[in-house]
Amino acid sequence: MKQRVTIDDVAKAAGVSKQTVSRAINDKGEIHPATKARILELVNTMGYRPSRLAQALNTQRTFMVGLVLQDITNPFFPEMARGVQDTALAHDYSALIVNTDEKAELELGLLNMLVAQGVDGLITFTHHAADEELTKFADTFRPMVLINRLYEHPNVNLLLIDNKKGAESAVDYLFSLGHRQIGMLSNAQIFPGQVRRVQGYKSALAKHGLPVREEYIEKESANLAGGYRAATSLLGQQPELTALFCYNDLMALGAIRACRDIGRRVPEDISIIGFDDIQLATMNSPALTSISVDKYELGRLAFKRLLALIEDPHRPVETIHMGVELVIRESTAPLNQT
Amino acid sequence: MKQRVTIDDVAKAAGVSKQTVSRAINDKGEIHPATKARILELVNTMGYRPSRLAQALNTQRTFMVGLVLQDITNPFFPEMARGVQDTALAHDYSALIVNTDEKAELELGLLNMLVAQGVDGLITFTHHAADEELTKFADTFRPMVLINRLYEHPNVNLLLIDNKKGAESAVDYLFSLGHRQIGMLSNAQIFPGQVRRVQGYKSALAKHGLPVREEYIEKESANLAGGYRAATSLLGQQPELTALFCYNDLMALGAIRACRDIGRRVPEDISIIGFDDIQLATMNSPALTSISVDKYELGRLAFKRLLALIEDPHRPVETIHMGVELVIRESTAPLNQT
DNA sequence: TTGAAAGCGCTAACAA
DNA sequence: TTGTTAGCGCTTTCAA
Repeated sequence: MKQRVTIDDVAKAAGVSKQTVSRAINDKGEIHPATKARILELVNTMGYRPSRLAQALNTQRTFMVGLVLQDITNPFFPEMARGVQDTALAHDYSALIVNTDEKAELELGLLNMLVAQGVDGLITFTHHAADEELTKFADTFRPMVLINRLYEHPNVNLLLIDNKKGAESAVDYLFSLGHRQIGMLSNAQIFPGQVRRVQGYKSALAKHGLPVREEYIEKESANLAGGYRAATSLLGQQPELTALFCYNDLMALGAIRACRDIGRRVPEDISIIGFDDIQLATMNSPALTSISVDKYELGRLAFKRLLALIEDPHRPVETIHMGVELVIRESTAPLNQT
Repeated sequence: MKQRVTIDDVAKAAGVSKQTVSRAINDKGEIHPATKARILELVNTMGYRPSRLAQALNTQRTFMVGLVLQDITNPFFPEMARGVQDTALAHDYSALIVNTDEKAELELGLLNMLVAQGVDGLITFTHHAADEELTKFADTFRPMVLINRLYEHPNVNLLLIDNKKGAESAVDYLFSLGHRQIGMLSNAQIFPGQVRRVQGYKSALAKHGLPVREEYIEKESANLAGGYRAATSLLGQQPELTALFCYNDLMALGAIRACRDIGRRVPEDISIIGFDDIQLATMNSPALTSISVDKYELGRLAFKRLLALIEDPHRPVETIHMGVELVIRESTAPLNQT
């Protein structure tokens, strides 16, 4: 069985005090170069690794950040998580990833668990906890980056995806293709008024002088199966629709499959557009037209921002916006005039 | 700014020693029910949460396990990670997920980082570190569950997917459909002799009296783009192939897309079969025939096994096998006799 | 340039 | 049933 080698072991072996060893490994304080070299040598041969636990207990820094995600199963999140992780690792941090499974009850518990675990900061991408609960939490925990959620708190840094703009450009594009009956598959898990992708959809319709009809919006879980169900049901009730804007790519992919099963060709009979631009959308047949979000960059930015906040607790929070971009592929086509 | 409430604060407030508080929160040792109730009450109102850090330093238990994955971007891994996490959470553990990006150099470093972080155990699903390095590591760190890799060490518990059997049943099925020219898209990142999915492919061919031809095996990265490239290249050189068995679903999906782009219809002109049965494979057009692995269960089992090892350090390691199952969908069809 | 003492927040062992 | 004393492995004083 392994017996951890501690700083004392190294100190004894080097014939110095553990304080000196500490100085050597942390590059801190005055220390004779020769002594330092000798100690570093020993550290290597003995395979000594300082216990982060013990360090953390002193410094109150664990070099861990928490990453709270709503659904690690949606490829959007792993891509973003890599952005966080890679950046974190490059700064000698590690990330504790947890999944809320879109359950509000879990969210606060998980947050508190991460705090108990001693994380130095938190990145969250969820929208289930109520604002008041979040506030109660944020009041006692400072460095926190909230992604893709409108919320205000002096301790919470915002990182917002341009959802509304993205939704608008999706609808604009469909409109330019000649589509006039445009439906939307939305996310049932979010409080309706808060979905900026729906707001963008509505405002774009209005801008083009098209009526905004609630019966054109179908709400479901924002995943493959949800998209499948939503499309089946919506197209069953509103067969006149010639285009569908979907809350995310997973829903769009599910919708495309549903169309195939009910005999509607994509894009000949109906155009479908997603949001997120996950990798898989590229390889689908037809390849998915989508609103692209740079997920890796999103993760990178979130960590960078969090790190700044951790390193300087007095730095004020700010709101960062992340642009999006329409990527045209095969699932959209000009309106078929027949 | 928040000032952590410590056990001393609670003890003072309750007018007892911190030891008593410790007893109350940990349900350990004799304690008067009334005292306990009073303390617990205080714990609640004061919002006290024991520092896992401090606890860990004493007990040498962090209640964290490390989960080392090769590519969090492949949907296989998030699904499995959820199995690990959910189970871990249910046992009051949390999981530190890290991604090796299939880089051998990173793997050992990450492993050591997790150890420094104080994880109680390790679950790894990678195959890049050399056996000797792994051994050197395993010699000093005990509770470890290795998934899907053949390796022997008294400290390492194995959890093996029935790759060979799965590959065989894939080829058997293609054979039963009448296919005789069956190619394979394999994983270039693994040392060739070690790929049991290839071994199964070969042995099944041999069983049916078909020749095993190395030029029918194309090696590439085991992802969408790799599958796309591999299929394009293989079918370009060996146009007589009527079926493709792929290392995983991602490659299969890429291959299907490649077929579409070179004008080969799936499954009319060519049958394609994957491995893993990721969710997305269901919604693809055509839906993918695949060898199904219960990923969530795999994660659950891995954690359960690790926990047993953590709780009883003297428990001997064992090798667990995980079955697979052929799931027939739309990407395979009887050989087209023309 | 180095070392000794104290303490981070908690639990284990023993004593009362 | 409760409190006291140590100590986990490190860093932070402060003194030498």
